Amino acid sequence: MTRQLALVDCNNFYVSCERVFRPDLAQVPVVVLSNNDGCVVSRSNEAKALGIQMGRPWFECKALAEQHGILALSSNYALYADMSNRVMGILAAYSPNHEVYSIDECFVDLTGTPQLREVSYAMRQRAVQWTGIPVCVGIGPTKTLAKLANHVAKKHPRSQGVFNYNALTLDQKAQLLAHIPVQEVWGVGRKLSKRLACYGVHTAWDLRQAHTATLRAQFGVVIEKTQRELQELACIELQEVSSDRQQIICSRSFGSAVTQLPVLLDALSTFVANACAKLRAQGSHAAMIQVFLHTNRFRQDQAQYTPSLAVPLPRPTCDSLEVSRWAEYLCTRMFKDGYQYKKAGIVLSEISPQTHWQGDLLEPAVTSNSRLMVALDQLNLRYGRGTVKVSTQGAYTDWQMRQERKSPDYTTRWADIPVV
DNA sequence: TCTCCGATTAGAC
DNA sequence: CTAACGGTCTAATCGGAGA
Repeated sequence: MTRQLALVDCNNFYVSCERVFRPDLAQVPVVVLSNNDGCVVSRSNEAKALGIQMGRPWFECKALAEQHGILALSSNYALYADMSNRVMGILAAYSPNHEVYSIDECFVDLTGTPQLREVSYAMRQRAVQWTGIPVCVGIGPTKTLAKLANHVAKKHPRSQGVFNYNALTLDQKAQLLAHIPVQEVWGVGRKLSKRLACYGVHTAWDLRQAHTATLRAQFGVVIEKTQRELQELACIELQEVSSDRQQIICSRSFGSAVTQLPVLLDALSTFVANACAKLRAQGSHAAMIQVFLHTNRFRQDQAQYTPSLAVPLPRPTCDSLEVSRWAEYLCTRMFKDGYQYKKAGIVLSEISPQTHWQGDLLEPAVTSNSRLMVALDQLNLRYGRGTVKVSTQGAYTDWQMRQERKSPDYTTRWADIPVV
């Protein structure tokens, strides 16, 4: 029996989240910007139609935006994460075998579901009715083909938001694949599609039919898997339990350039607090910490300095205060006067479960003060992030990101609940 | 020549 | 008024160092 694997993908997700609480924006061209109000990361259909490009720096779109009355919003991740959880909860009910693939996508294995068509439409209907978020459903025998089917469902209004690749005849499949540029295939990005074009591979069909050994030799194992997936041989399994992070990064571009060391240290203490909270949330500790600084790479008129320094820790830790001291030390060592710093961050790596650690033959065992961190996490969970701070954490405002048009946290802050 | 490891590349979203 | 270009994560591959 062929597998009926559905990929459910939310339409213009961030914009859709904003519109749930702003029905007046339903027909308005809207975009959502990345952190620091930098680039366009989500567009309504109206904004797409006006030619606003995904990933474009917002200042480059401003003229067009003013001309057409396009509304730009800062991103509100608390809202998007909460709305995502609601949608995922609904989808999970349709199959015990599902994978939350990203904030707005979920694979749902519907193999063996009677009346697949009706169920798919019902799933769509329920998502939009219960959360206000419209979704599309693509079904195929492999993840790659389910993705492709979803692309078709989104693009062709006739599909009514559901498209099943498995229901096609061989001829129809060939026709369909031949009309899809190879760039649209999951796993084929800008660079690969350019190189593939040199070999005459332009469409999904070309990739499916390409000579496998040559493909493997020239482009590697990743694309061979993609080819086999297009040939309906599953190579990418459903990953139902999400595994622990192997690396945790927290970094930000600053709202304006920073020149003073104490301001950098303040930013880094904030990043450490976030990264370590994440680390503890997954029950891990890290044995390596790295700090990096960046001047503004787009300002070629300014002196550039991009230092980065890492230390292996004597023993793994998830203690914010301990990590903070290391971050401070590394930053202080790298800091040089006279540069305009635009970004900084920390990387925690060599991550392992807290239950598992290598003792030191020559040092006595040390028990870290985990009760303090447990208390800190509980207080921040209950009373909000940053209730208990690490070091100066956020005392300086110079570095904090621009967020000129952020919507309220409608679903995650009592004070932000709209009064009707 | 083989193995290991850090750095780089490419991709997703 | 002006300047303004995101953040996290993974897997594969490359290339140098050392055994």
